[in-house]
Amino acid sequence: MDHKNLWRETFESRLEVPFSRYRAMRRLERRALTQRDLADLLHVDAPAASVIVTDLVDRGLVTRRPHPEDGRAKIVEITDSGRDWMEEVRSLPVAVPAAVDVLSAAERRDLARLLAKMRDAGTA
Amino acid sequence: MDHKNLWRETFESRLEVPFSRYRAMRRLERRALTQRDLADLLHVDAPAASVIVTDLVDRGLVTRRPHPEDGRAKIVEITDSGRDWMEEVRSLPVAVPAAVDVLSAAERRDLARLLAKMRDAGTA
DNA sequence: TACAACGATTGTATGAACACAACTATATTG
DNA sequence: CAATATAGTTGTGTTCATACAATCGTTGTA
Repeated sequence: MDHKNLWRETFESRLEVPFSRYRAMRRLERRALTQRDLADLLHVDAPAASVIVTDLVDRGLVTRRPHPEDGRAKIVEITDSGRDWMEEVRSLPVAVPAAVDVLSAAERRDLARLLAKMRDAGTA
Repeated sequence: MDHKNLWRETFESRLEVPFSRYRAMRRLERRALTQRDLADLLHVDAPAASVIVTDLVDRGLVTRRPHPEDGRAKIVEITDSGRDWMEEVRSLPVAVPAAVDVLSAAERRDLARLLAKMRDAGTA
């Protein structure tokens, strides 16, 4: 956010991939989606989703194929490379925000637990 | 996040002020700074800081005056309007991320406490 | 079957956040 | 004092995230 948060910053500078692509990948690793559904989940319009998907296809992270029942729609699905890439992204060491220093070890554990719980439940 | 995170989004759409301006204001409400110091704190270069400060001056949120001892430097200080604006910004209702729903009431309280502790200690 | 709605694509435009270069004016220092 | 470093300004350019318009082909419907 810009600014950009630490994670996003780590991300773009280290992976050379715009953050919007990662947002899309997070959705796609859960399940294959039409571009329309992807657009809705990302809260962007269809053109934006189209651009993102084209980019991800070019990077080999997803495939785009016709929808078997609806000739207008395309199905976007993550590839093995895409899953590997997500692994890699997740393994990036991220700087811990300095603010965490004010917490005790126990508090830090609590915080980690709460955040993990939200993350794991997350549709987000 | 960006997307933009919820806070930032609320921010730019509701306040009509770029997020970078708010980042600068957060520093300036603590103490008056030279533009050089502001630039360093924000991790941007001098030109960027100059543009931000000019904008904040135009909005009446800060003043820029010559440094009494260093003829090159300018001191940027928050105005009363600036403080009022920060109040207003802070009073904006921000949508709670859906992920919080998975926490119990007690966990939510814990989370709030930990976050508040970090915020209040924060240089950030 | 005509026509409206919908999915996707391409093109255009805007705003934000930067970085860098070039320049002015002032400080500092050998 | 001359050379160099520093603070700030202005201008230019880039990248990313968006939105909107126009268009094409497919679907669903009156």
